[in-house]
Amino acid sequence: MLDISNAELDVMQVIWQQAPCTAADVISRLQQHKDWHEKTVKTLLNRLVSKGALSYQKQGRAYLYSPCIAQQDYQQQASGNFIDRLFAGRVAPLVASFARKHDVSAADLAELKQLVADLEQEQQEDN
Amino acid sequence: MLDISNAELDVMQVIWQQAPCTAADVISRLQQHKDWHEKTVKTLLNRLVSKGALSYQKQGRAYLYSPCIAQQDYQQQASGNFIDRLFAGRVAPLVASFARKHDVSAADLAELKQLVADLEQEQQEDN
DNA sequence: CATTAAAGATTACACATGTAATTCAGTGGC
DNA sequence: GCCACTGAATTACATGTGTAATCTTTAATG
Repeated sequence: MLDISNAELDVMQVIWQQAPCTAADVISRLQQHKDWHEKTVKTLLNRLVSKGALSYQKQGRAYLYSPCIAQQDYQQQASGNFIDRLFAGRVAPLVASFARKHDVSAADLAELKQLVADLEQEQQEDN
Repeated sequence: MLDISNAELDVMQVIWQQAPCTAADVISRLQQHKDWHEKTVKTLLNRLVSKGALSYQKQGRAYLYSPCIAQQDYQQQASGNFIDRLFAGRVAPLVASFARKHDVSAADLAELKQLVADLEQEQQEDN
């Protein structure tokens, strides 16, 4: 199972945001919020390629990187693992725990409500 | 911020389940689901004490370990971090992502629905 | 065409983590 | 009182991770 570290995840995020892109591209977009040396980002790009999280295509002197895994797929995998480990596979306690400490925005709440409704619908159909 | 690794978390789980308890206790309860050497568990206990996740009290020759952080508190912290990193701090997309791949049990769904209702209630009171 | 600058590849190094083995110290049994 | 056993403390060692620096190659420039 693809395991992406924290620092690596920051790199993946900008690539997911817009791909394909060059290393220079990633570096400049990352510098908006992180304070990383150019070499650091290159190392992370290399590691992500080794891990099979990124692929690239030569474009002249530089490389064009693309994700090998979709953001949604990774989010799904990671959420599953997280919820299994910390909440015995149940999602409701996670939401409860999160809400106890953090504010849930109105938009978030509305979306959640809709989701619950949809899931109920599905469940009825299954019967 | 208290950072507990995966292996360490398994140890914390059994201690949260029932504390205080001795190392022998933890070892035997862990052997139900993990295949770890006794020495491994002791190492993890030591690291958790160093990190300030566990404290102990001498009881004769052995130690009685207790958590320094409540399971709920840790869950809250970890959930917050996770959701911030993977879902930009929004909980609904996490639930959506999770539900797309895993089954949400009826109980879980009901709990979720209740939660949403409660949160809506709170939000109205805030106005 | 020789030189420099820039891209990627390789190497570095300290700390974390998984997984133990070895050492030390105290307690109970003979 | 000495020895063995058991629990804790220390040490071990490979791999992962954060954070770069150095080396190598190649393309552009004078």
